[in-house]
Amino acid sequence: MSANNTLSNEIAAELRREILTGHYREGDRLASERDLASRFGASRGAVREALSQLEQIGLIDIQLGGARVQSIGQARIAVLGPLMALGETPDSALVAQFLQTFGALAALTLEQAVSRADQAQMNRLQAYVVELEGLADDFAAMQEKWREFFLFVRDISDNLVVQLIGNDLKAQFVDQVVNPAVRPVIAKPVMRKILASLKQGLDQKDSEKVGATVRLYFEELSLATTQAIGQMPALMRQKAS
Amino acid sequence: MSANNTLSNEIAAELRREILTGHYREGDRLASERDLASRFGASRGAVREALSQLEQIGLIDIQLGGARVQSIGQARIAVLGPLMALGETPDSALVAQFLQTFGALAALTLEQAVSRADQAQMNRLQAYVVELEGLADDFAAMQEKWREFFLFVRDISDNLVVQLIGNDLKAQFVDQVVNPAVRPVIAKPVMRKILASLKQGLDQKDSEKVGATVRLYFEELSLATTQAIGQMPALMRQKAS
DNA sequence: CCCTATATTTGGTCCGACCAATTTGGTCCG
DNA sequence: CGGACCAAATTGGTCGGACCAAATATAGGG
Repeated sequence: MSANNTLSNEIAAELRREILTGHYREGDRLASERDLASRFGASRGAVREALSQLEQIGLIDIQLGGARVQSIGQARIAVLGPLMALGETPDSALVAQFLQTFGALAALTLEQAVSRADQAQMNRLQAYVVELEGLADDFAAMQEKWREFFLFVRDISDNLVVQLIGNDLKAQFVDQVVNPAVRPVIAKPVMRKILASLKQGLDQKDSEKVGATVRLYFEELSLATTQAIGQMPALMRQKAS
Repeated sequence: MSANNTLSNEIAAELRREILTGHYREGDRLASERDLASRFGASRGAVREALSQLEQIGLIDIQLGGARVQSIGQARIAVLGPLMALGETPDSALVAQFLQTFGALAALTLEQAVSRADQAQMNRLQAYVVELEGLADDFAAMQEKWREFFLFVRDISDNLVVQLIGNDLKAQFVDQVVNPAVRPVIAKPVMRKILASLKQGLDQKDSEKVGATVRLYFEELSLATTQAIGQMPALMRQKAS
């Protein structure tokens, strides 16, 4: 299913799946490396590399006596992708949390970007908003434009911490959960209001205002996405018939 | 230096250090596993496990022709700890970004917590603020109380995404950069104002207000910490004499 | 100088082995 | 019966050598 070409990755994916679907309880000992090797028909080396992956994402704790399964709540971000990829339909609650989190970080970077941007950069930011206003009809184009906008914001803000978290989230969300079918729709008046507020905030170099606006945007996006996911099964059923 | 007991971890730490300190340029090929093995006097297996770690944190990209060094900007959160642990003095800019980011996420969770808290939980939240107000003199006790507060907030908000990011950040920040010498000081009037605003926001169940207050708190904390770090070298010099 | 065929290198995997630390199981004693 | 103690089996960490397929480097021919 979810596997890179290498065997150790496949083993890691399978064990990860088992853990995430509750085949083990917290604190349970995993089978020994030798047992796992024989179970998967693999060498101990391959199993060890797989277990090393699971340890790094905080799903297991490898010690001398054996590897123990840890609580998902103590894991690292890297489990989110596999976690969301479990079912055929993405967990809407998780996706909503994801977008809200992304929004909080995007708002932070924009605030910092506005605080430290020079005039040319401010002009470019404002130009982006104008471009966005012209794309209200084209969902895909607007999505792409937002992406460009936030990449530019990221460069201005120069916040490595948020950038790295963004890398992680992107790896979990964008790259793993490919759901081209989900097309969140934000009502045009709402979007218009958001963009107007954003433009106004930029004009005034009001970092607090642009931050609040971005948080609002992602809040709306989260709601719209949740709704879109809720309608997905119907579409898929229709498609299957 | 920075090493767990196992050999592969030591190798990983050393290679990580070399990459983070700029011994390679982006796209450079790392030495082959066999060469690295002979260089470190280790087996290929140990080297492979080390490289696997570096690949998972996004510092290198292992492919059939060889492993290539990637830009730090494309790495994962897990590089932050080692990155900050490079020098003896924490990079104040990075620490500031760290705290601001943490603040943005804490604000988000508190907003969500306030939105979904029942009466008993609201009471408990308000009780925390009262306790905090009584600890204005004791830095360590207040720190600990804040921690408790946000753990409680996290439980109420039930936001797995933020929780996992928090785990990651904690592993990078708290566990790696142990700096008991840094004691950020927030002026009492400011702190009093923050707590008052927080209490008021909770009374009104105003999620936006409590969020803004938390962001403000971490902004102040970030400033205070930056200042505290700036004064650290002097203290260390004094201590060394 | 470009293109192709060949030789070398490289990562992925396997096997068997050893070590030190832990876990386990049983035994003995109070 | 319960707890402390000891020996055997288990377990993770490491090593060395080996093989394969794919990718790279090299030499050769047009």
